[in-house]
Amino acid sequence: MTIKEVSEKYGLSKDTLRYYEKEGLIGPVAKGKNNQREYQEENLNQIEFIKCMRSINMPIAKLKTYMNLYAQGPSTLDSRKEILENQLDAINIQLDDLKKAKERLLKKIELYNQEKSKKSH
Amino acid sequence: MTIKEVSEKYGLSKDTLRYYEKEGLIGPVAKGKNNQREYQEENLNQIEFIKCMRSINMPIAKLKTYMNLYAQGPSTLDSRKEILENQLDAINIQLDDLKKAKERLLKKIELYNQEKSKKSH
DNA sequence: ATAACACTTGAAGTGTACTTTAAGTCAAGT
DNA sequence: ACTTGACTTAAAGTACACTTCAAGTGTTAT
Repeated sequence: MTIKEVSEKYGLSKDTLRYYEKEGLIGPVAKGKNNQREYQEENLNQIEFIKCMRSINMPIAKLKTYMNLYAQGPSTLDSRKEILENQLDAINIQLDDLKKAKERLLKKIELYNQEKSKKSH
Repeated sequence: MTIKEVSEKYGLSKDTLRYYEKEGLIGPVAKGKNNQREYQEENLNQIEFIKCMRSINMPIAKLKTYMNLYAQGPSTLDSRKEILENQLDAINIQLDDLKKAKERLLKKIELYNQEKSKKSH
């Protein structure tokens, strides 16, 4: 797959894909005849994982650490698991914040609706 | 309440409090004899709301818009409600992303555990 | 009274995550 | 032959949300 195809498939700009590779989040991606990137299955899996983790604001630096460990093979299983578990904690905190904020907004919107119905009567 | 007390109460640095005020997210806060800030009840309510919204990454610019409308009085009720409703949509998207990521991490961690138990047998 | 400390201001600096630019290579279309 | 378009690189630029700095004023403790 070319960078353009990957870009379109995952909704990441070509620049972002090259940036992720340079930072070591993916790749290195194999280059074809014209020195152009040819993304392989494994690259795509990594990209999907990264996209998912970035959607919840896992920092680039942590993903980088994780991917470096991954590249180092099975001896790093424990460290990798630890990173994932930490990330899970972060997710639970975020879920909590979101639920609190949602509650608050729903109440506030309810109040606005009451204000309005008052006016119209 | 002094800026120091507010800072400690809400876990926001004094600089951040002044920054929020400068950006128009709160205040203007009344100044006492020594040109020092004296936070009032309303300021505290605003700070709490802002803290909650910032915890879920509502952008400063949107909060600013919202707070400006608020300061303009009841004629802006509809616009304010719209902002809150948009923010609610954003929250639901984030909740979705988080749940997906959580699922994925739980599965991945499970796999790591399986790898480990394989090794130990 | 003279440090030590808390505050004030505006402006410059920082970290994160991209994004854009500049300068170049390569292949296809007219 | 030549332009158009997609790609390559490294480096500089941008946006956001603070954070730190520099320079100054005022209050409190010894």
